[in-house]
Amino acid sequence: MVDDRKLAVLRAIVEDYVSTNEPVGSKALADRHSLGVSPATIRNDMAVLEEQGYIAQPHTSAGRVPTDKGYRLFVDRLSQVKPLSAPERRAIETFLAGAVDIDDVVMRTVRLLAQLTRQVAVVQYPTMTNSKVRHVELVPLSERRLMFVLITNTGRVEQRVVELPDVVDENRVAHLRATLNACLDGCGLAGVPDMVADLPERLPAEDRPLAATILSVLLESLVDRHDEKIVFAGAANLAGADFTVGLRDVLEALEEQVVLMRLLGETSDLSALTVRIGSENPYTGLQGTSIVVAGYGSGDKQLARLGVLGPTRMDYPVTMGAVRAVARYVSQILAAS
Amino acid sequence: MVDDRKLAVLRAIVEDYVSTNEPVGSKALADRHSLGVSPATIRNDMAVLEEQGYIAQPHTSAGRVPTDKGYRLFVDRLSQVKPLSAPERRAIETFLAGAVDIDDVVMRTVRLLAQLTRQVAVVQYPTMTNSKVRHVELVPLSERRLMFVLITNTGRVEQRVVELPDVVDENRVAHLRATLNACLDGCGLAGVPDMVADLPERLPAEDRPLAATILSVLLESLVDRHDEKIVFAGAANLAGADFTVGLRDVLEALEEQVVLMRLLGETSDLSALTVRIGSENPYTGLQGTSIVVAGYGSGDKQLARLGVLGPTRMDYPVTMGAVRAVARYVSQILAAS
DNA sequence: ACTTGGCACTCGGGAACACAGAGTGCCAGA
DNA sequence: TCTGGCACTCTGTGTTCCCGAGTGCCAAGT
Repeated sequence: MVDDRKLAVLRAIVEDYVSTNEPVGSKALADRHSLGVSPATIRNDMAVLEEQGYIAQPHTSAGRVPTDKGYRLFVDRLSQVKPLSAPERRAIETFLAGAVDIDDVVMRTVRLLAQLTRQVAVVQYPTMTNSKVRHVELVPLSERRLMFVLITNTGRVEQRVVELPDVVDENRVAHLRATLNACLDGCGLAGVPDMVADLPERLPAEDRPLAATILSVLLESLVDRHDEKIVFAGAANLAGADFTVGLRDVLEALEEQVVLMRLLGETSDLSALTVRIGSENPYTGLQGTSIVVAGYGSGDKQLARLGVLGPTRMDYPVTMGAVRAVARYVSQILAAS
Repeated sequence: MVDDRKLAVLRAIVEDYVSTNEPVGSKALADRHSLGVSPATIRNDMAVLEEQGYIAQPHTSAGRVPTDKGYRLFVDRLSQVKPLSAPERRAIETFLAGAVDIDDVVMRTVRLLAQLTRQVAVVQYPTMTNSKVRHVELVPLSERRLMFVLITNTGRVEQRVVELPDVVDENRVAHLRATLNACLDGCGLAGVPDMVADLPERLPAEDRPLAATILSVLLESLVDRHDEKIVFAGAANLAGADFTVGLRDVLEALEEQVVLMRLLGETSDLSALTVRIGSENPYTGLQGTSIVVAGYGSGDKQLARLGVLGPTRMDYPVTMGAVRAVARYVSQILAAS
């Protein structure tokens, strides 16, 4: 029952509503788009579309507004991801290329994405679970304290201060460091617990308490950060767009790691763009907002996700294009480093 | 010309306005506070206070509202910092004590402060300039790349990936690492450039290119981070308070490191609380907001600053109490680690 | 079987208006 | 110097009214 013209009408409604932020009526539609039919015909189509739940009117005798279902159809079947312009691509490339470390990469990425889309950008730190141990370092800080540093091949650094049970001398530490590195080098983080399980037994008895202490910290640091850090930027862009739902809720959600986590995390397909629209969203405070998410990572392994969050009334083709492009460039940068 | 009763009136106006967010009139004042005089008398006093610029009326025949100058007088002479309650103190202590590393300390601090004051909290990372080198680590990543890690006594870790001019073997790296550590251990960061200036000359000729490369990265990492990182939390709290100035400007300022830097940085006295009210503020986007800043750091050395930002119409005694308390506890935590 | 023009109907939003209430300034008296 | 009284001046709110955009339906045309 959805013939081509009705779809064209829906597309026109979405496009007009996105650009004007006002309910769009049949006459305006006939004027702005060359649909080749009269307003009356459009009215009939709109009545059908409304009955099917793709559009709605805020009140009787006002124009129509797309529903979440309408946006969904638009995204799935009526729109094409819009590639970025050449200057934009160049700007992204040079901006990201200047990053000095992983923190810098993430920070630049999130800012870039926020500025590009004029919305709120969200970036998840590369997951450690998929990465490998590059080096373990033990740095004595004082007699009874040392710093434990774990460096991964994604450039991530985990650090912990460890309180030691006894005074230990430098040599033992050096020995343990060598043993740890020999044991773990190149090992995937997921495999670390297995690799170190029998380590204390392979050491001389006097080293075991030290080893046990450090290992417990090591293991703890692995699970601790299993819930990954997420940063956002561009909150100022929310101030312009007026939300149906309070913007306080949105800001709260943004500062709640757990919510963000679920937002980014619950996407089945990592290699493609995921769009979640309004009420499709798991979190009640984020009705009225949509998110566009893409996975990124070096090679074909997806390390983490990034995306933007904005009002359901957003320009999906452009936003999706920006997210996809940024995800690709970040992947490149990470692969190169 | 400011006798005691007029000051009492001003204090009452500030307190009432802060709690009700509505211009306060003479009658309401006489009712709510036992000033022992009639509304008419209060009116006279208010006329004087207005003439002197401490209060203003939004429009003719409305109640009075404190001006920035009025808040200033209130903060300087009419209010006392309000200590936190015992439960609050305990909550702070246990919450901060759970931090595992410096990132965690900062994150917990900023969230705590935001929740405590129900406003936007801002925390500057501990300055490296005042801290000392604890350890330098060079970790080979591949044949022509190594990771350079600098650990300070404040628990801060700086990392950079260094591209090497030639293939270098492990031994040279180890030697250079030892030399660097011998040279820099315990050295204040400010003194690092001097200490390493003649280092290449003291090395065998074949090590010099390597050393030069690494040193340039080392020096760069020092100046790079001289503008310190600042984080904030509690943006959602802005949504409640309605600003005279657009909240978009405030959000923008919060995401602009440079602005935050100046906001926290331009305080003369580090050991006491600094309050900057409304127009005293350097940044035009932040008219209508006040900030309360305190320095923190281990021992008597101030490492950095933290504070909260909110509408000029804030509860200064409580806010100041919270900021001061948190600054102290963070200092303790840092001193202990 | 669609499409189209016409037409009556509906509702939201803005303008005009009146009004109550809170607050002020001033003055005369204690 | 303080106080009560009084006239005045605002803002905010509620009411009413009207315009216009937009709709739904119907009958006529292709």
